[in-house]
Amino acid sequence: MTKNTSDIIEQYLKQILHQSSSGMIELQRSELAELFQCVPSQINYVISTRFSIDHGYVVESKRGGGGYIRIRQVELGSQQPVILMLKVIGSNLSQREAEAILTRLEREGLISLREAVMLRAAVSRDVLNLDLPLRDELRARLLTQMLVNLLSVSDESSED
Amino acid sequence: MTKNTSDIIEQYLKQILHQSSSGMIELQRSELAELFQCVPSQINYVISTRFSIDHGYVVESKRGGGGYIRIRQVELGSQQPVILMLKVIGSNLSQREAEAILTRLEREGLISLREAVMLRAAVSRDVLNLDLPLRDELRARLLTQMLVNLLSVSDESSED
DNA sequence: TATAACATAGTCAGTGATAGTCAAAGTCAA
DNA sequence: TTGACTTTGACTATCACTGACTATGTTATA
Repeated sequence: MTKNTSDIIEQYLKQILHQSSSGMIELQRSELAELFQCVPSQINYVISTRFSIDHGYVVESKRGGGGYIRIRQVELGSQQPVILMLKVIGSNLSQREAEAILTRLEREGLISLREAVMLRAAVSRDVLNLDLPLRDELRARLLTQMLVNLLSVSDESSED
Repeated sequence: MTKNTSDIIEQYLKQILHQSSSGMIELQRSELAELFQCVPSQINYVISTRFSIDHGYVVESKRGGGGYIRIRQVELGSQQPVILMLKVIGSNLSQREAEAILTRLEREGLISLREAVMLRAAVSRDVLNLDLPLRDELRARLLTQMLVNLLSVSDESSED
């Protein structure tokens, strides 16, 4: 039952996140560190090990005066296929593989034509003109992060 | 939502700009500084970081007695936004500039929320983790190509 | 009219306030 | 003992804020 500090911080964050009506919490790193008597960087550790996208969380932050760390829980439900795609992508990705993924996402109606066109441009080797294997790594990061961020825009209509 | 002074000033200016029938506001730097209890030069900071031409604002000013700062919002319109954006982007682009452009395109309804979110991910320095100046060059190529392809697909209404 | 005095706004480099990274050291259970 | 996980802190990156100095107008005065 003796939990370590990271576990306790994790539990605390999940609790206040659960209580929050907006499904989002905003905190200050140093404040939280003070509260739990740890160094600020441990907050980063907790976030990266327990609040990753794999766990269903999206984390944003801002530095400087008035800075913050914002944690949001994203619903995976209907968009699950995208998550599966992310697993397929891994840490490096060829152009051919990328296009296969995009074709499939488009066919399944998970991305629009415009989005597909845009993503194809992003993964093309002409745009990403770095040497291998750097290029394939960058392509994987790019596609992953673009799709991950898409998850955080719940499938409501795409305009406000 | 602990906002800093610059965010508050930004919000204030956007509000009165939105309320203004002429689509233009005129203010006195020292007055505004007094209102928000900051030094006058912070007004310049707010303007340069949040009301740049990339953001779609034109700022004019006059010094001396009766001096002023005038802020106007300008629209890209639908004539040739792609061409205009390309000019703005150039061959290298900072993350800040990129985000300004995306904010503007979204505001003007030329890209959807979903598209904006993906584009923001693509231009983030975390995804594009190369050393400068390579990163800024890649960012420019990437955004250029994505926008060219995206904005060429004329049909904006791509609902899912 | 010329010019001095005054009234603005602009610039920039420095300081302060946050958050992020990374590798080394520590801890603990198998 | 070893390997995975946790904790730490020095160093870095980014954004916000400040104030001294500069530039450019207007107005009063000689």
